[in-house]
Amino acid sequence: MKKDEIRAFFARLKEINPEPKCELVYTSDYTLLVAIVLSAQTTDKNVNRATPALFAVADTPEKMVALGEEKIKTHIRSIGLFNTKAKNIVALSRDLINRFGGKIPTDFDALQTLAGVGRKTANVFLNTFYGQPTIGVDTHVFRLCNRLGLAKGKTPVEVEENLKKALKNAVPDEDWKYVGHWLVLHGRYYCTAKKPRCADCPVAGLCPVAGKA
DNA sequence: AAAACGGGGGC
DNA sequence: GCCCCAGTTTT
Repeated sequence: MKKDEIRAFFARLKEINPEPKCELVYTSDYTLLVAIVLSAQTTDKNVNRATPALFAVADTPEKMVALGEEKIKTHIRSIGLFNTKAKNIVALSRDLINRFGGKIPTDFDALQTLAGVGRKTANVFLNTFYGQPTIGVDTHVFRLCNRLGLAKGKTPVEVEENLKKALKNAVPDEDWKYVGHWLVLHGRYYCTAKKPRCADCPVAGLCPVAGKA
């Protein structure tokens, strides 16, 4: 896509949804990070069903470690991948206490040293909590960008980097904190993996594969 | 590069 | 019943 097409694309998404918010329930940087870790390979709705009760009991690293892996499992069992996630949350919380004074690091690389936090999670956290100019590339964003020709790449990392280049100077700075959500929501509701809803898609006119994906 | 983790929702 | 879900870690 050309720069003016990219501008038109995001302008249209903005028209539909001016200020999309992170749909995960959180009350602090810590609960946001935990919620994102829990959201791997599941949906926001699934995560939100479990986290309010969990965070009511443990909304800090100290309380989470005190709660313990087994109790955490009883809260998050319905989310899926719960054994791994319970273990990761405890390890992550312990690590925050031991290595970061109980505070969440704001450094991209430091974040990724925490259990259960990979590139995508670190990007989404920094973009959502601090509005930093970065995009977490998940399966929705990856599929959408490749189909649309917005930023092609064989791997999510390639798409992420091509996307940042494509968006530079094409999207106003104040919209950076929304573009990730715009892309994810559009991928989820219109540019779905199977049977994309091209007939209803607000930006089908800009898409090279509209109607034939 | 591929496998493992995993319950819930969509079709 | 089968496939996918705001992925990360281990093999």
